[in-house]
Amino acid sequence: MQKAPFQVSPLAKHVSLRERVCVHLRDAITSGLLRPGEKLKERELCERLAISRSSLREALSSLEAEHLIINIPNKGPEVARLSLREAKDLYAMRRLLESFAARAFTELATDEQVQALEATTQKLAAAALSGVGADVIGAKTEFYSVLLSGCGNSLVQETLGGLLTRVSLLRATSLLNPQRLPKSMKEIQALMVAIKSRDAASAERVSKRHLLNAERAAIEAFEKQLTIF
Amino acid sequence: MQKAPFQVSPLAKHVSLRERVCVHLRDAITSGLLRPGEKLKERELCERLAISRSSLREALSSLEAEHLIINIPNKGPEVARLSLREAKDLYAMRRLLESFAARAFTELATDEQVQALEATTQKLAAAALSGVGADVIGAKTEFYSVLLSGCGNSLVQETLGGLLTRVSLLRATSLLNPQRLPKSMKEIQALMVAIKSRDAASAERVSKRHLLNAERAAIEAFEKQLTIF
DNA sequence: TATTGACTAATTGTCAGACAATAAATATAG
DNA sequence: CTATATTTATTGTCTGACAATTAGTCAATA
Repeated sequence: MQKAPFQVSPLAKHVSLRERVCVHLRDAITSGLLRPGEKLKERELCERLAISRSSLREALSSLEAEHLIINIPNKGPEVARLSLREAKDLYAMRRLLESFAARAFTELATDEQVQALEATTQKLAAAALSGVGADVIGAKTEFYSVLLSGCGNSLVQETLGGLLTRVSLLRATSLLNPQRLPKSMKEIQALMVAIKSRDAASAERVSKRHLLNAERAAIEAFEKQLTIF
Repeated sequence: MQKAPFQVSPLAKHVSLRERVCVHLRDAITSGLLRPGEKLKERELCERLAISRSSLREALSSLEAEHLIINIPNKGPEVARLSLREAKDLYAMRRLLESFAARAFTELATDEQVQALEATTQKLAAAALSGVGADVIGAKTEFYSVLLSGCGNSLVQETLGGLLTRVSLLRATSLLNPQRLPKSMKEIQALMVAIKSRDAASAERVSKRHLLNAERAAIEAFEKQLTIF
C-alpha cells in the first residue's frame, strides 16, 4: 500500500448485529418480501438469520418503535398493516413535510444538488417508460434520497424517510396503481421545473398538489380493494 | 452518590415489562432525573430497576429509536444531547406540525374539547403566575395533550408528542428561560382566542409566530450557554 | 516530565438455555 | 355439533456465560 488509509472504513463489523438485523428486516418489509399482516415467529427468524433471540428481539423493539411492525402481546410481532385512517394521516403529514422539503431544497440546495436531482428525475422518467416496476421504485427512492439530503433539516429528512418507508406498506397491497404513473411523472417534472428556476413558493405548491393527487389515488385504490371482500 | 432508587411501577400486569421500563426511563429523562449526556450503565440500571438485562436492552433499543438516548458502540448508551443544529431542526419541524395541529384543532375539535383546552390554558396561566416550575411544565403537558388529541391526526399527535419530549432535553440544560414565560403565556392566550373564535387561519398564524419566538429564545439561551465554556 | 507500553478491571455485545404464562390446536364429553 | 378439557407451541422474562472492547493503573524510559 502506498499510504495507509487515514481512516479505516467504519462500516462492516463495527456495526452492531442488532443494527444489521434491523436493516435487513426493514429491507425485507419494504421490498415486499415480508408482507403486511405476516406473522413473525421468533424462533423461525432466529434460525433463518442465524442469530440469537436476544439480538432479534432488540431489533424488533426498534422496528416496532418505527411502526414497521406491531407487537401483539403474547402472540408475537407481525408486519404492520395500514388502516385507511392511518394512510390518510400519513399522507397528510407527508404533504406537510414533503412540501416543506421541496421548498427548502429549492432555497438551499447547491447547483450540483439540483443537477443531481435532475439526473434522478430523468432516470425516473426512463424507468416509468420502461414499465419495470422495480426500476421505478429504485429511481423514486434515489430521487427522495437526493431531495431529502438537500433540504437542510436532517430531522425532516429522517422522519420523512420513515414515512416513505411506511408508504411502501401500501405498495405490498398493490395500492399504488401504475395507471397514475404518467400523471405522477408529469407532476414530478413540474416540481423539477420549479426547483430549477429556484421558485420556492411554486415548488411548495406543486409538491402539495402532487401529494394531494397521490393521496386521492391511494385512497381510491384502498376503498376499491376493500369492496372486494 | 445515587439518587433515590426508582422502581418500575407494578401496575397493569398485562403491559409488557419492556414497555413499562420504556415509560419509566422516558419519564426519568423528561423530568430531568436523568440528564443529557449522562451515561447509562446496564448493570446499574438493571439493579435499580430490578429487571434483567434482556428487558432493559429491549427498552433501550426502543428509546434509541426515539432519539431519547444514543448508543455508543462498546461504550454503552447515554441520554441524548441536542446540538444547536438539532435544536434548530427540531424547532423547524415543530413549527410545521404544531401550526398544523392548531389549525386542525380549530377546525375539528368539539366544543367540549375547546372548553377543555381553555381549562388547561387557565391552569397554565395560574401556574405561570405562581412561578412553580413543575406546575408550569405539568400544565403545558396537559395543554398539548388536549390540543394534540383533538387535531384529528394521530400520527401528527404522536410525532409531535415525541418532539416535545425531546425539547425537554433542552430544559434539563436550563435552556428555557423563565424570563420569557409571561410573553409566551400571552401568545398562548392569543392562540386560545383564535381557537375559540374558530378562526383556523389565525390559529395557524399565531401558533407559528409563537414558535418562532420560542425558538429564538431557545437559540439565544443556547448560544449564551456555549460562550461560558 | 511526559510518553510509551503493558497489565488489570469494568462494560458491552452476543449467545444458550431455562421456565412460567398465555394462546392455539386438538381431543373429549355431552 | 357444540362446549369443555387437555396438549402443544410461542412468547416474556430471567440467569449465566464468554469474547471483544474500553477505561484505568502504573511502572519504565527517553
